[in-house]
Amino acid sequence: MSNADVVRVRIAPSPTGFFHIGNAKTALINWLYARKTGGTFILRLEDTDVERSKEEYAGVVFEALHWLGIDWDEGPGFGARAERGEYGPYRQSRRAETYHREAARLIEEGKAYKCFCTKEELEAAREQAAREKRPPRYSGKCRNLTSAEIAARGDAPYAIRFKVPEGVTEIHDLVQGTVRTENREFDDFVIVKPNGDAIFHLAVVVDDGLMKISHVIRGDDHLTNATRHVMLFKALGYPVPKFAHLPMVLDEHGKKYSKRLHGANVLDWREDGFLPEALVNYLVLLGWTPGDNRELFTREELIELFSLERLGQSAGKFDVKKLQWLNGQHLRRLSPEELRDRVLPLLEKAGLNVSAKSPEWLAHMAAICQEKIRTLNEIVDYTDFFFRDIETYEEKAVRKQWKSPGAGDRMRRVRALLDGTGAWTAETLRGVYEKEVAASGLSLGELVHPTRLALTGKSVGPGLFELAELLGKETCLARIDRAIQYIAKKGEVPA
RNA sequence: GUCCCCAUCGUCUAGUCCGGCCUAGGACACCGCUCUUUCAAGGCGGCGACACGGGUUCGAAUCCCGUUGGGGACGCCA
Repeated sequence: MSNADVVRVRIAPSPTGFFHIGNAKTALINWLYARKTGGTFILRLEDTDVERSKEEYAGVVFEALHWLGIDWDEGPGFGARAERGEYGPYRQSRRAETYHREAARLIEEGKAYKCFCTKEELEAAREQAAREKRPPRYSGKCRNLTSAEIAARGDAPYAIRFKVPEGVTEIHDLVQGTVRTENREFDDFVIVKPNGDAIFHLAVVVDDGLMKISHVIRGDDHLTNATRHVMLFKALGYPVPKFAHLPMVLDEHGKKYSKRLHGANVLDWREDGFLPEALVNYLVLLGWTPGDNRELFTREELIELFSLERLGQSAGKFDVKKLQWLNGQHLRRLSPEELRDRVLPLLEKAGLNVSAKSPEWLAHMAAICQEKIRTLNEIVDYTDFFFRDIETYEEKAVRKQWKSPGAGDRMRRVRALLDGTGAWTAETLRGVYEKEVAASGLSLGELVHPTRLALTGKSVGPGLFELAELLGKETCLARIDRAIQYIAKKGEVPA
């Protein structure tokens, strides 16, 4: 593989204490491409805006990426050593010198210039333009200052502006196709603030250039910026990387996915009991297909099948329903042990004492819920009765199962059946119930539902026989007794 | 306001590059039916789209132009 073929891709989030769902998609596509091609995936923190970047926020980025199962080869976040890779530092806040050096070089080469215009002047000009319905562009006032004029300013503060060259700039976007723009559509934009901080445009280009990024894969909100960036790449003498601008993730109404919306933060989905592999699967599907009709993928399959060519070019609305379905599918593919391990923290968080149960028992419990739940969080409602006594019975179910004449007798019959059951397994219990159905003329449901209510206090849950087996004979009988008392106390409606 | 990008069922999409195989396929959702101890899952079926208008062509979802709609950029934010 020649040097030109080496794939080096990156994501460059700004640590704001928040990892946006759109960032996650971008990260995923970059990562997939790197893993597919044997390339390098780089994490770089765009923390130049000191106001919004706090050190602990970097941890949020790491956490989100870890949760998604996206690992990076170069960048910060490698424990005590902090950074890994030969192109660091990987935080823009530590690259100020590099930006200054490159900006100075541009000035020397006549490709950038000092601008002494004040914030107020620029503000006024912008308002003026808005009033006259003109595009708000910098006038170029300081573009041709002579060295004498510059010297005359003394140590007045100045910004550095890029001198946009004449001509046309083309970008050959791998997703959007060729985009051709007249350079005159751009004004001379600022690349360094008067306080010395590099502006985003300079920083990304210098970083991407020096870090030898081969493909810039990012959201298509940067498509217009890409033209600016190409001009900068050329001015700085760096090879121009390939570009791929991905369509954005919109909310369910087709609007920009606002940070305020639940779900905008990747970790919201963890909170809601979704599996990272399901979210990953969903996010990839939002803008990519393998071409056949498959849509359920493991991480490995995704890497295997992924290609930049099959990326779509239109924005996609986020559809929670589909995510839920995918989540259910992935949930069912876990082993009982995996499911148990993922669900245990949730049970503990819900205040259930799981420590008394063996790992095997808990895996068994997970297994009988596996076909029933869609999200991890649902496990709590499906299993809480295993860990604590029943305090209340679901009201609606009580009306339906226990208010009819003969309900008490029926529960006494159930008690006798259970008491007489020898081998306490789901299978024998099922046999006992089926036999009773045949003998009594009742339907299975007429026996099962009241029993479920007595054992769990609810009308929904895992299969009755499976749950009864796990609950144990003793507990089951005690709960039936309690139900019989409950029914008696409330009084049956006489026939 | 200027420039840029996008446009197939409610949603995600296949098909578009290389026009005919498309009376437009799949999935989610929804609605029936079925299975069934609930829930869920499963099986079967149904509803449902080429944004609009012009061209080019024997023939257009596919190519061209325009309109409309959506998104983005135009910051001494990233």
